[in-house]
Amino acid sequence: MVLHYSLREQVLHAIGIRIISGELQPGDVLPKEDTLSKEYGVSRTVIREAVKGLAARGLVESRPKVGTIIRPRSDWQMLDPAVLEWVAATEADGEFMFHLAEVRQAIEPATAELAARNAKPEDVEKIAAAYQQLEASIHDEAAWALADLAFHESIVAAAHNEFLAYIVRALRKPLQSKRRINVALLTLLDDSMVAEPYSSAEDEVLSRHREVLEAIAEGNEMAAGEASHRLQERVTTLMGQKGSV
Amino acid sequence: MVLHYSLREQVLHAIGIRIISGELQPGDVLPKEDTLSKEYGVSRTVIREAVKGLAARGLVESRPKVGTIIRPRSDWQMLDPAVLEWVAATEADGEFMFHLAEVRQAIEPATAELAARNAKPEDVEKIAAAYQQLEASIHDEAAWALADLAFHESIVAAAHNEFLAYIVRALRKPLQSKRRINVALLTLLDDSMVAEPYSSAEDEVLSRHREVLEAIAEGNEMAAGEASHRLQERVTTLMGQKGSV
DNA sequence: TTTGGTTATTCATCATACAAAAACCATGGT
DNA sequence: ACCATGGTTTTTGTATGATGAATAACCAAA
Repeated sequence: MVLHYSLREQVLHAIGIRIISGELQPGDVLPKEDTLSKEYGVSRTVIREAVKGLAARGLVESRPKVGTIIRPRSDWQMLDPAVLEWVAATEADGEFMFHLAEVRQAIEPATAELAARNAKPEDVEKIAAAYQQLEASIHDEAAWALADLAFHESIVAAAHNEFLAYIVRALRKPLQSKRRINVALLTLLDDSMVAEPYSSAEDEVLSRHREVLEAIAEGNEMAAGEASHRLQERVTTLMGQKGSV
Repeated sequence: MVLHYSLREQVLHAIGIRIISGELQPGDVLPKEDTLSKEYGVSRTVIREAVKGLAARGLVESRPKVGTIIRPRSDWQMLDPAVLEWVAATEADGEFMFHLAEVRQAIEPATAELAARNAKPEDVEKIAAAYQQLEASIHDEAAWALADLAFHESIVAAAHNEFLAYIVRALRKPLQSKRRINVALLTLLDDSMVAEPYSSAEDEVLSRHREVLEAIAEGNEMAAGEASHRLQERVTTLMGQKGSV
């Protein structure tokens, strides 16, 4: 299967990487449109539309006579999917994932708290349904991942705050690619190096999920936040045992 | 002074508003480029670059033959400055500010916690310096606003997490426009309707700031988070007394 | 040295043409 | 009647060349 990107997307990606990798630094000016046009072998139209894509993400700013300038890193739209991808691709160390995990650690408990405050009966029903799915698929890795997603998504929906929802979703994609790695490691190493039996660990994660559900159903904000925090801690610990990041 | 927007920006804004206001709904297709071109009286080039701006923000997706389709709200880049502006402009109720405030309530204490964990000596120095400014400008509204900004910004920097920093900065602009309104109300109504004397209220806010500073300097994460939370509560309460939102 | 106008450069916009992709439709076979 | 197939049409994608507008830099005059 060949994914085909438009010329515009290819150029956008190429220049985006050049900026985020640090090859082009804030304050620097991009080569002028005519030059880029020749450099990438595409029309000036394509260059312009690509640069507009960079501008929309806060990476650059164009002005007549002066050119297109790289904006300071503080102006970049760090949660934009494209920017995240470029940052992920150019960060050599594990800082990227680590920082994202820190944000999630702050956001998820807050989301659970809000869900406890704002959830309507039908919201709680959906969370409960997702939890049932979770219970049912405790030994089916693929089904578990799906149910886990549904569980967290239903909590986000119950919080009734689209900005929190946006942040959670923005974090999800890059973070779950890490999760896949960890699940793979988990499967590979099996129980041998794990302090506690795998199934009991899974059971514990499940009970953490239930605590979150119950706290939200009761409308107990503080308990929901704490339960969510413990759930995250548990998952992180399980992953940490395998030595990944 | 007349701020002049490029044609591209004007069209981008116009269509952006049409989408976010709900006039054009997810799943709908935008009129084709030729039509839009005539509709807005600009060249197809301008239309295309504007649509690319919408696409970069996750509002639409273009495909040959089928046209440009409005994407589901869950795909929108809600923290993008332009999107925030459009949402703010079209939300009739106060939900917008309220939801942003909820996010800040989650993010700021987390940022303070991280600052307590990660701050280097020079970071603490900067926070302390900003606090001194705050103390010095307790009766100068303009100076206070500036020092307050520096104080929070120095904490964000001390957290050493550019994603949290991004979120905090994204929230700042829309939220502080609200703050201006409240400061204005505060000044207008003076002390008459306020439960406690203005100056003592200011003193208390100042001491809340100091608590945050001290906790971070000590590297006490939990205390920093709680102090930051109390600080926010205090400010919110002060504003609430004036009956605004 | 300062001021004010001039020039040159770069992005902004326009108009037109053609290419590519994909939904649509008509046609022919089963 | 239905389905596969291939051409038709529509819409976005890309290319090109010309002109407009903004402004940084330069230069000349006071």
